[in-house]
Amino acid sequence: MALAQAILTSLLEKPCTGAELARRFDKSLGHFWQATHQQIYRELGKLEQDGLVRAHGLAATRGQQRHFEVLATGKAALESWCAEPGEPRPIRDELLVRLRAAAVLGTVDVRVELLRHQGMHAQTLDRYLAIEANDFPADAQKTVADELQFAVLRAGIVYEQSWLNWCEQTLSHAPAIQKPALVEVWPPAD
Amino acid sequence: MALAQAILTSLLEKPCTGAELARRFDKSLGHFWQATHQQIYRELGKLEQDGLVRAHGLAATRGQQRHFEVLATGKAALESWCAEPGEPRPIRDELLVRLRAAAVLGTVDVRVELLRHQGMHAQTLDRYLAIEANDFPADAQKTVADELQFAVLRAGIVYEQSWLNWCEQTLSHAPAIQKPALVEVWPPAD
DNA sequence: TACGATTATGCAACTTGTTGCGCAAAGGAG
DNA sequence: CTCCTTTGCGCAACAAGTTGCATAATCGTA
Repeated sequence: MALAQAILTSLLEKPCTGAELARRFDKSLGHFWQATHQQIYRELGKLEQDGLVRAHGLAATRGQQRHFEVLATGKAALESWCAEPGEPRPIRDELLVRLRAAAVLGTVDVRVELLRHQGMHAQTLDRYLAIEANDFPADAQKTVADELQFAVLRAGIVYEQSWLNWCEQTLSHAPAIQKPALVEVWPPAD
Repeated sequence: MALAQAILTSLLEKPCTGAELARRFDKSLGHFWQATHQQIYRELGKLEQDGLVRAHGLAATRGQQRHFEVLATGKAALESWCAEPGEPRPIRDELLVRLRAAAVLGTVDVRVELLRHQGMHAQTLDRYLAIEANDFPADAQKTVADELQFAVLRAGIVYEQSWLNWCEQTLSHAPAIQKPALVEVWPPAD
């Protein structure tokens, strides 16, 4: 639901084509809101229909670049959405379902997967920390806009840190979780 | 994608009807994996078609209770899925899009929304902590299964704590974020 | 010029999750 | 018994996200 607003925000910063948007999403915005190019093109189509953005090169043929720009109505819509209340997303990580299943089954070693996740979260955290060091040095003066963008980055940082923390803690607290030497005999459930 | 596995897990613990499953999801499993009753019924249908679960009272008429039970193939499928590697979910919170938009717009006060989220995360954290105090007292002996279930709960706890932390930090670091006294004149974007 | 790779755009089909509604059985109140 | 509410089950439609493929321009190169 926030894809349209993310696109509007990005287009407000700088009007561009759909492909350029997709590329920008892969970089900055994509850290916390991913979108494929198909999603973006579809959403751009809706936004255009709703009169929130305008295509500059309005070629209806394929393969032709279409340059998009936010209209005043689009900016107003973004402003009004921005002030709306919203619900925070609960955790919804497959890994937790796997742990729950492993608890019931009792025959699966989850430590390998925990180590994998630990590594992935560490890698993502490093990426975020590199961005922080690069774009938000501690001694720099920050405008209000900088402060807000930094807050978004910090959300990513604390998110990854907390997962990392949890992985370590879980690995150390649960060293006994392992597959038994012999797999149990096929259980006749029916 | 993990809904089928979550259902299998819950059914393995105790066979039951779809409605009972939905109720259980609202309690334990629902803390980290939500599902409406429609999702659950649809998924149960697929699982039955695939021969992973069996309906006890196989009444095809509406309004009739159908009691579900995991078959051996279902347990095997769950075991094999459980050992598969998976990707961690990146953050994807609308609030971050709002902050990003606010940074670009410069006319929206985000502190109210930050306070709201702070309150909601605090509330969820309290729920989790109550469960911890109730089900996982520090001095109790834990089996491997207990340890795993506790790990799942701790994931929820650190998740909420990190958001809470971030809210506080953001609110204190960015006290200057506010709507200007006068809204700027309508900008002619076209 | 012709050919192939790249870039930009888009369609179609599918999965997952959400919302709103409808229908049937069960059980209590009048 | 009849009416009404609750409970269990399910359909239909939609929104959001993913995957695979198709088509048109563009550009370098043989």
